[in-house]
Amino acid sequence: MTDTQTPRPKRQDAQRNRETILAAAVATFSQAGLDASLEAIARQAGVGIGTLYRHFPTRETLAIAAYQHEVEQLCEKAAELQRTLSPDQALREWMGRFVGYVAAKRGMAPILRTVLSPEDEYFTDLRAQIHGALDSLLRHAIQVEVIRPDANVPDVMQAMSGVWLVSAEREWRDQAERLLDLLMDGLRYGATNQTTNRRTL
Amino acid sequence: MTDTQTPRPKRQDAQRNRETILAAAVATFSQAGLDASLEAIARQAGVGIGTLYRHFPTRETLAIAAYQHEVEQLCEKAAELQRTLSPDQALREWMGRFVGYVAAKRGMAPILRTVLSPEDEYFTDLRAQIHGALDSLLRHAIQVEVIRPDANVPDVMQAMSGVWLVSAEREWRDQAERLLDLLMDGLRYGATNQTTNRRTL
DNA sequence: CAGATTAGCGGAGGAGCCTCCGTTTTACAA
DNA sequence: TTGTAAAACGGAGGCTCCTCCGCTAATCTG
Repeated sequence: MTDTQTPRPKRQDAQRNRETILAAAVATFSQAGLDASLEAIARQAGVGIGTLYRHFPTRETLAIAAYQHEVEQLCEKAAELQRTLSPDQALREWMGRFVGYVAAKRGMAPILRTVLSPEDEYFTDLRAQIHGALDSLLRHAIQVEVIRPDANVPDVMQAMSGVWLVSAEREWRDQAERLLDLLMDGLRYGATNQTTNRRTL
Repeated sequence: MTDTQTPRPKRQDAQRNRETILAAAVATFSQAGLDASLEAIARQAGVGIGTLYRHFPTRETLAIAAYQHEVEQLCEKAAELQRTLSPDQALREWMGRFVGYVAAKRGMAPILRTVLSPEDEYFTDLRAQIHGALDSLLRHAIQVEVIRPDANVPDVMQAMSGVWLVSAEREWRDQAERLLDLLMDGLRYGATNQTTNRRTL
C-alpha cells in the first residue's frame, strides 16, 4: 500500500517520446500560440500523430503539461502575497496576476476553462492546487471581515474566467482591471470592515 | 438620398437559397446544437457548401440570422421590465433572462461572444440594439442611485458573458444566479440608496 | 538466447472547416 | 428573341482534428 512506485515503469521509448513531444510542444506553442496545429507538433517531434494523442489525449492535456510549472508557480505566489500584503490586497493582486498570466498566453483562456471544469477527471490535481491557493486567500480576507463571509472559491474562480475572456481583445488591460475591481466590490459588499482601493468612482 | 431601396435587389435564386439555408439552419441547430456541421446544413438545404459560405461567411452570421428575432425580443423585454419593476429589479431580471436564454441554446455562448466583440464590423446593428437595452436599464438604476454611477455597458456586458460561460455545466442555474447577485452587489457598492435582494448571506 | 507477450507506434481514413475558381444562371439591353 | 456581363453556384482541394487498428519492438520468461 505504501509503494505508489511499481505500477510498471513506462517503456523507455515511450518515456523518450513523451519528452520529445513536450519539448516540441513548448517550442511550437510559444511561437505559434496554443492553437497551433497538433500535427505540426507531432511532425516536429518526429513521431506519428497517433503517438502524440496517446500521450496527450486532448489539446488541453498537452498544453497544461507544457505550462504546468508556471501555473504551479502562480499558485505558490499566493502564499508569498499573503505574507507581504493585507488580505484583500493579496486577493486582488493574485487575481490580477492570474488574469495577466492567462492573457499573456494567447489561447490559454479556453484551455484553462476546460481544466477548471469539475466535469473533467483528468485535471483533479492541478485544480486542487489552484483551488487551494484561492481558498487560502479568501479565508484570510473573510477572517478579518473585509469581504463577505459567503464568498466561495468556485464562484470567484468563475468570475475570474469571465474576466480573462476579455483578454483576447486589444486594450484589454483597463477593462480587466475594472472588472476585477467590480468583483472585489461585489465581494466586499456587506462585509463588516469596508475598505476600498477602487480607482474609479 | 431618401431611397435606401435600390442598391440592386438580389437575384431571385440568391434570395431563395438564402431562405432555404436559413430554414435548414434553424432545423439543424435546434436539433443538434449550434456547433452542428455547416456542411450538413448545406447538404440539407440542397446547396453547395460554397453557397452557404457566400451567404453567411461565418458560423456566427448564420447562427445569429437564425435567432435574430429571439434576440430582438429579449431586447424589447427590457422596456417592459422597466415599466413593471423597480430599476434594480428590472436590471437584475433582464440579466437573468439573458443568461437563461443563452444557456438554453447549447453553443450560443461562444457565438454571442464573437457578436459582442467590438472588433467585428458585421454585427454593429445587433450590438447596438443590445447595448441600447442594457444602457437604458443601467441609466434608470443610476438615476435613482441604487447602483454606482460609474457602471457602464461594456463592463456589465463582459461580466454577463462571464456568467453564461458557466451555463455549459450541469447544475449551472444556482451558480449563475449567485454570480449575477454578486455582480449586482458589485454594482450597488458605493451607491447612495443601498437596497438589496440577495438571497445568500 | 529464443519465444511469447504486450505496450507502444504511426499513419490511413473519415469528417469538418474554409477558400478559390471554373461553370452556370439570371437580368437586362439591344 | 438573342447576346452578354455580372452575380451566384458548387464542389474540389488543402488543412486540421481525432480514431482505429495492423505492425513493431521492448521487456519478460523459461
